[in-house]
Amino acid sequence: MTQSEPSQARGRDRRVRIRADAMYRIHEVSRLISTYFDNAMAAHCITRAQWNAIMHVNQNPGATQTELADLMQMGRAGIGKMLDRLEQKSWIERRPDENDSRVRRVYPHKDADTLFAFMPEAARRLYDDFYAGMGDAEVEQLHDALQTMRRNARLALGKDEPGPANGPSA
Amino acid sequence: MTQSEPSQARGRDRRVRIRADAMYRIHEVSRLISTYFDNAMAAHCITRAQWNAIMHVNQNPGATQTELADLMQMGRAGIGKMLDRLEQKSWIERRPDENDSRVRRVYPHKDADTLFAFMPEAARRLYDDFYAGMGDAEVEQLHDALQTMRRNARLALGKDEPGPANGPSA
DNA sequence: GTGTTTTTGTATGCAAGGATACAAAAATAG
DNA sequence: CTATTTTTGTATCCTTGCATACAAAAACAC
Repeated sequence: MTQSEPSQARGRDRRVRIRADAMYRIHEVSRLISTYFDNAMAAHCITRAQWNAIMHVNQNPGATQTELADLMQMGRAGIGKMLDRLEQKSWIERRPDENDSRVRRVYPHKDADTLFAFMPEAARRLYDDFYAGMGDAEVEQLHDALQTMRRNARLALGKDEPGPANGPSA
Repeated sequence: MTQSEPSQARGRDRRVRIRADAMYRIHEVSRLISTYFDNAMAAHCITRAQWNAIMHVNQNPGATQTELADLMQMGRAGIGKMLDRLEQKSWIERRPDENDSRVRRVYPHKDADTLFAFMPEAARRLYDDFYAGMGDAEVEQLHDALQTMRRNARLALGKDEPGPANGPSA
């Protein structure tokens, strides 16, 4: 039986290896995207993280910082500092809530219009580079897998099942 | 024409949205994995990034820091600081090269054996949480998509086509 | 041989974001 | 109406990692 089990064992090893490897690659590819994006956009002084945040603000105008933190799955402190940077660049503005003086509601600033004039197309070009060689079906499978993992993470971290997790779409 | 194309237009929008959304989710899920991993391993004082680095050292004993940086797709400075932390915790050790006095070759420290006693299984449990609801085929598709994107990134960033990108397998 | 270029690792500064602790304000208990 | 609890945003510190600039050493001129 020296011959009967090794292929199963190899199959088991392979499964473990692929699962661990995919997990690591998410981290690696995420960094590579940021590096590439930040370099390409250096002339416009905008980073991937900042663009993501602006997109979320733009799609949820008037949201509170806590709501944005939940949408982007990050902590309030991190959001606060990010919004500080965006506010300083006049890409967003924070207005106090009328009824609740703790709350600062976040809106896109009109100076960000120049961003929206070129960023969507520029970002799409960068994205296309990363999806080179992948068909629509493969990208959609990737998308679905990541949505599943996001949902698993929210459950594991003890957050209730949220809505359909609307993310930025440009 | 206002009526003849809408389903195509919707299809185009959907395609753009999914591509952008998947790109964002990589970033988001990567953070969620780190957060979850770091919390779960807080008692053992090891982070996801540190575990990844140790795995690479363990699978490439005697590698130079530059070689490790290339394997992990990161800069030499970042690797250097990470190795500083791992060295301080006695998980790796750096030995000078005999022929090239610039080079410091990196080896796993035997004190890391305790890590290897429990980490692979613990990490695998965490990974399983994130893959909940996904079959082997889906994980493998995810893995392949990420490999493609890694390759695309290397090409776009001007690095030559490397070997089969052996990553950590536990 | 000496002079230039490349390579290796480090020091410094920054952005991103998690953990924690906090003050102010709101909600809730009693 | 007061006392406790919860919520919102901020301040502080830490890890991760990129960019840049650097010194030392090697490799390659010639």
